[in-house]
Amino acid sequence: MSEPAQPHILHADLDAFYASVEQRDDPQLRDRPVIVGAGVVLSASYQARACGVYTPMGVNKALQLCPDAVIVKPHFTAYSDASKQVFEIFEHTTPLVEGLSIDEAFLDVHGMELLSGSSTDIAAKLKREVRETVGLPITVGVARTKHLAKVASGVAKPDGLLVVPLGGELTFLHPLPVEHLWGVGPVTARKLHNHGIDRVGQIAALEEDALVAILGKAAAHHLHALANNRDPRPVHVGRRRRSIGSQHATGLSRLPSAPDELDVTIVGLVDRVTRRVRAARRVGRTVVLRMRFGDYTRATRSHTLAMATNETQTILSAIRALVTSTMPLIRREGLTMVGITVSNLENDDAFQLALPFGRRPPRAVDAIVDQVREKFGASALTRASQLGRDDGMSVPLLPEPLPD
DNA sequence: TCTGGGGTCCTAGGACCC
DNA sequence: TCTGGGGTCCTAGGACCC
Repeated sequence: MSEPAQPHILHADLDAFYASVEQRDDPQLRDRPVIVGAGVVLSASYQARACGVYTPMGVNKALQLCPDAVIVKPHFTAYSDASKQVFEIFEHTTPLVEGLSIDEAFLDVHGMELLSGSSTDIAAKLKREVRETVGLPITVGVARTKHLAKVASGVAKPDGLLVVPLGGELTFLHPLPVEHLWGVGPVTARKLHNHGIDRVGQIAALEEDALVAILGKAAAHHLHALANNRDPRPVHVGRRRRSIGSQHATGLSRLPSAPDELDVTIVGLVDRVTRRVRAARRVGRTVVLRMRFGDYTRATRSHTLAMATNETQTILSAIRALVTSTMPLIRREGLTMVGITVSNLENDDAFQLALPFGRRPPRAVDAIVDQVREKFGASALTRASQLGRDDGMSVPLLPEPLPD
């Protein structure tokens, strides 16, 4: 592959996504400070950010800073619909799209000059299409590497387009505060500041070993490469999720720690998560119980099963065992959040049986079962029995595995 | 700055196996 | 019975992202 003559990676990022959708859907909210919140700020319009509001600030605090702000409850289906529309525009711009979240993606437009013009033209057209078709502002950064494209969009926000020309990359990158690097959060930034390092250029000028002493091996290696604009990661189409989870937080108040009351919450979470795992046609092997306590400390407990599953009962049993063994800690500290995650996800390659159970005489079901066993073997039936129906509860097709 | 809900990746120790 | 090295898996915690 030849070296591109122009930067070819786009990072496209919708501006203040949730708040922008609300402003689009309610003309009265336009040009006003808008806060999408449910206890905490999920998204703040740029008018609200001007008062110093950001996520995940408490809504009360945000109202103190910004008394004129309008608080809106989130409308997740509207956000999901808007996201789908925007991603359709992405896919129609180039087949090489890597989604990062509901509101941002990388696009690789390498080799599209003849068809679509320069990457700057493509980015401008993309912005226009998103604005005209979906009615939302979007910022696009264009650069030779994913990391730099992401940094560029961050600098250009809101409603911006910033192209980092080939050869001008370090001139753009090095004066920026270290916080602009993708992967530098509050903890890493503080460590760097403690050593007098405030700008990206200072990281780049450092020997990697000196950085290792401050940040540890992996983080140092990673950030040293990024600061020198070394980022070979390609735009990766079709990345799959590695975990699916759900959690429930109560703010300042405590969740009930009586086992059967807590169990109601647990059952609800397991039901929600296993439905999503089944809908994604995945199975997971590791279940994780996540907790946050009254003093904001956290803990996790996990268990890895012998076989990947998406069956509600199996995952519920594993989670209940984790809860039981953690009960002393839970009682002592008081829970303010509980969550569960299914990870180690694999494809669910068991085939699906569409059996309209209730309408068929048992003998007809038996006949189908016999056919399946003949064709695919008894183990296929065992797996099929673990698949859930859409209503969420598993169907015991057979009470137990058939003998071989 | 007092923290929602969804994720990713890395580290480090211990168990276990060869 | 003692000893060593290498590799993988599991668990728990932590930093970071939107």
